[in-house]
Amino acid sequence: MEKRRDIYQAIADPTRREIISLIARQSMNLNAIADNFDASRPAISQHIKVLTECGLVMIRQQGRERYCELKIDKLKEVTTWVEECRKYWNATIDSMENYLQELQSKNKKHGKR
Amino acid sequence: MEKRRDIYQAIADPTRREIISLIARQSMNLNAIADNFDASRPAISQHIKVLTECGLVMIRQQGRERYCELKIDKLKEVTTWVEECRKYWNATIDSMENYLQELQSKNKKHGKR
DNA sequence: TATATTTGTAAGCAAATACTTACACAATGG
DNA sequence: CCATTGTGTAAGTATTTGCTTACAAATATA
Repeated sequence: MEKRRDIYQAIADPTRREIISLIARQSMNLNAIADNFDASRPAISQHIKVLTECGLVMIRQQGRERYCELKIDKLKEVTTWVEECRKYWNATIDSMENYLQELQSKNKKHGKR
Repeated sequence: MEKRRDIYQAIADPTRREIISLIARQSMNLNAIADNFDASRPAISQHIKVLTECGLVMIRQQGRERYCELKIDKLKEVTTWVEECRKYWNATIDSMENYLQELQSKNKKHGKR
């Protein structure tokens, strides 16, 4: 569980998505979260670590408990990317025009390697 | 490169996100896509396979070329999930109320394992 | 103070991922 | 028909991932 730490990789795991859904409703401490899953407590702890490291979750220590708060705005990064794609997509006015562009590109060469 | 095939795992890889961005602008055949990356042609082919298998890309055969078309609506699944999370989040009226709910939950027990 | 609770983290491991090179094969074009 | 082009796929490999068990440490409580 090393290296890459971005939001996309964070939400790729179904367990982590469930954790996000859970703490979206209400901040919870680690054991309370782990109670909702079959995986061991350390496994959940590691998932929380991933979420924390990419800024999706913030820990608020309270005595010996650590409450996990979802930083919902971090998810905006994802929707922004999707909207960006959709914007480009819409720029190709309709599929017929799109088709014509392809015919044009067929006449171009691409040499690689 | 096996097993899990969902949209979240598909967009977790940065190269695949770039591919999606590319073909959002215009459908391209595989070699044209591969020209945009340092990775080998088979590597890109495998990425395309992942994208196809989760419904993000549709292949349109044209002679010996295979045009990759982005199925943009498939990305809606992601934004829907994010919006769902945000909805729950908004349900917790403000952070003070959220804080009080946590204090309550502290008094509940959870026993696991 | 002794004990229980809440959590982090290391070590070990099986599976998944992402690449590469090599080879196969169908469609095109001379 | 033969060489070229566009692409799929297998085999091999180094990393990354996700999980488990075991142990450490800090806070709370009887």
